Amino acid sequence: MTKPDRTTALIDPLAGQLGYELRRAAAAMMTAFGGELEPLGLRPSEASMLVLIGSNPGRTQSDLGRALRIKPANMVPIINRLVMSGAVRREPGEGRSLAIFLTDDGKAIYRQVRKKLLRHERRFSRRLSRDARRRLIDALRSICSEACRGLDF
Amino acid sequence: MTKPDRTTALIDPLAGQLGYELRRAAAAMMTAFGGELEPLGLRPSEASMLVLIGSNPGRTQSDLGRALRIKPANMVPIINRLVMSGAVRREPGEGRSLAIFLTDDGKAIYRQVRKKLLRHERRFSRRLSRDARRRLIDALRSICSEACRGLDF
DNA sequence: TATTGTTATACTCTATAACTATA
DNA sequence: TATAGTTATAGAGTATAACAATA
Repeated sequence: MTKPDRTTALIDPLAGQLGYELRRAAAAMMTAFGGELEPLGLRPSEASMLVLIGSNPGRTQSDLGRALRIKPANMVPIINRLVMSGAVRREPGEGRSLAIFLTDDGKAIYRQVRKKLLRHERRFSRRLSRDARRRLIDALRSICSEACRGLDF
Repeated sequence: MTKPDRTTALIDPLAGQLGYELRRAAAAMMTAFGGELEPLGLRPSEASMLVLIGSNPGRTQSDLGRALRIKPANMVPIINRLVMSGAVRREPGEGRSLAIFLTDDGKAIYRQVRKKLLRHERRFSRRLSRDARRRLIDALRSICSEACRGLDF
């Protein structure tokens, strides 16, 4: 039996690592966003989709899914829940495709979500200068496109 | 029946949003990291824990969990799997606590994971200048600490 | 009693495979 | 046959509640 050290601070070899810090920051923002959405009864994925639909009424489910990199199989429950909540309606389109629209209720929720999103973004951008924010977004995009090199998306 | 528009590019109202771009970049890096770990039979959470243990041998399970913000209930299966794979062993410590160590096999895997982590970080930092990387990490930390304001961690 | 660990369970997002329906 | 949508299912991370064991 060895006595475990419980006084010395732990060494965190992950601190300062890009992937690690990125993951933690993203998780933190996501958790906060989820909390803000709770009163609306929406999950982050549903709220994102609602906003996308509001900006692109009448587009097909598969187009919407592609835009947010959500697989068709995972689009189904997202749209289903939005339909069941009365925010969205499906209309038959060409072929098997379904055109997605916001209902009047959905438009009201859409405006609420946009407002929450704005506040959320502002809260987390507050400490960043305009320039710093710009650079941060650029860096994030470059990371994203690096990951996508050689992949299908 | 309304004909869905399938020619015009979609408007992405989430593009340029901090939370959205952050989430995508983090998911991209995480997916890439998961792929690199596959040959080792480790999940990202297990690999992270292995690296933490290697840098802090003999610390308790709860200390390790706190360091990576992993809840005690979620630590159990992570350590279990590392033990079952032969990389880690538990030793009884003070009270109910368990001191965690790498086995000799675990030390070999640890070195492999560190190497993979280094390559991974380098790959995604390549396009960033030393300064840009520093600023990025700082921004990520400021986002993290903003989220943690008013919370327990 | 306070801390540590464990079990069970549920939620959210993601992924694949196999299927149906339509042009 | 190619595209769109659906179903079922599994994996990964995270969360809570309830419980056991130890000092």
